[in-house]
Amino acid sequence: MYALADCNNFYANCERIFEPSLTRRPIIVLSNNDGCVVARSQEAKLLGIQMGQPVFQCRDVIKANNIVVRSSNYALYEDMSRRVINSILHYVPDVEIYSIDEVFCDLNPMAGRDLDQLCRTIRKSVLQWTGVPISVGIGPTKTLAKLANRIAKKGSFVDSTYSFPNKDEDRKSVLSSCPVDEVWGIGSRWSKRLNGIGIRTALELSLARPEDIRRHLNATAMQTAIELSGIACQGIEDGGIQRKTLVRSCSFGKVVDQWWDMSQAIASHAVRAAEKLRGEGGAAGRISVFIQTNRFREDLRQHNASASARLLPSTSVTPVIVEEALRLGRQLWKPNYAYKKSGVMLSEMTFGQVQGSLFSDRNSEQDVRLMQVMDQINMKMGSGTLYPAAQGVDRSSWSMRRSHCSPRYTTRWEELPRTV
DNA sequence: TCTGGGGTCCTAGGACCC
DNA sequence: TCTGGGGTCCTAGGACCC
Repeated sequence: MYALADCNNFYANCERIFEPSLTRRPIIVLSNNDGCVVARSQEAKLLGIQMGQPVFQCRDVIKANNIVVRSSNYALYEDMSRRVINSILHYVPDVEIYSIDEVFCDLNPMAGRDLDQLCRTIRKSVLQWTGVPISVGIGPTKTLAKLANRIAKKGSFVDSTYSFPNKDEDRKSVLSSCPVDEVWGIGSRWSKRLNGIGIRTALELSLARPEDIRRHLNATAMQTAIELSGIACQGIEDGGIQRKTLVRSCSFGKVVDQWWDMSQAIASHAVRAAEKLRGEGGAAGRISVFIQTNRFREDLRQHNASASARLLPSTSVTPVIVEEALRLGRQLWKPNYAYKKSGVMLSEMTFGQVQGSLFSDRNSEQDVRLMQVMDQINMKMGSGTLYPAAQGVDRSSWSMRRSHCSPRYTTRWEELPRTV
């Protein structure tokens, strides 16, 4: 048995915890650059604000309903996420952190216990210890736990916890009332294709011949269909899984048409990516850089390009990665285009021991020590205290807009919440 | 005027090998 | 008229997720 614990309207509720006056008010949280709506409180959902909607399209609704608008504050959300996970770990040791607001729990070691009761206790404790409300779905496979979670969120169940039924007729009735596009792993394209072959509900998908699903879609969809029928194909993936790619990218607050600005942005992405990778103990064997113009401006000339290069030896050393990123970026850059976005991707990772190189002219021991000092200073004094000059000092001409950001209540001393 | 960022997996097709 | 069989590796693109 598996449980999926999912935070309700996570970003919106994080904003509320430290600002109780926002309780019951409609809240939306915006993407980087304050561009799109990426999270909504229940009240905002009821007002018809859509996920992913560009914010300029709902200006009128926001104004008319006095909706609270926040820029995304990942320093806060990530720290709250960590607290929620730690609270769950208090009860269940085997978990898989699926996203910033979702955790799968392996309940198999708890066989024989009242799982419903256990999950309700977890829910209460998380709320009490962190202030974050969660919903819990329980099922014999991860796909069914996910579906149960969806039902828990919709209905009014005790402590927002719902267990997928055992009895065959109940099971069938739940599955038949679930449209196939609400199944985890079936998106809009695939649900259209499934509709085309007469499959409209989760029940119909669970009864289909697996080979047919594989033929019409692919092996992943086949697995989803099998999981719907109650046979588990995927277990809990513990923390041993190591990432394969790492991307840092951002669209610009203003149009960028000078290499000087673009180079600072690329260097900044490279710095952030390298820092993140070092934090995970990894090294990258390949780096890619991409630059893009604004795809929505059909009236402007478009230029989207990317380039990549091997890193030999694999590395997470900031100066090496910045230098290579700038070299690639310079190759891509063309004057007289209005650029909107750039990014750096690291891939072909190794973790632990890194293969050295006979031909490198860098002193790797010195590099490691330099990075340690830099990371320690930035950890202690705040990130960005020490940074390469290539990032630039005045970044106002390209950095993102964040006009409505709440304080980093839990990770900065000077931004602690105050009581009167 | 304004339109996010960060991931995973699978498949088909091309290039190459003997 | 007729043009093999079997394999690996890489990449781009498409689908999905939050």
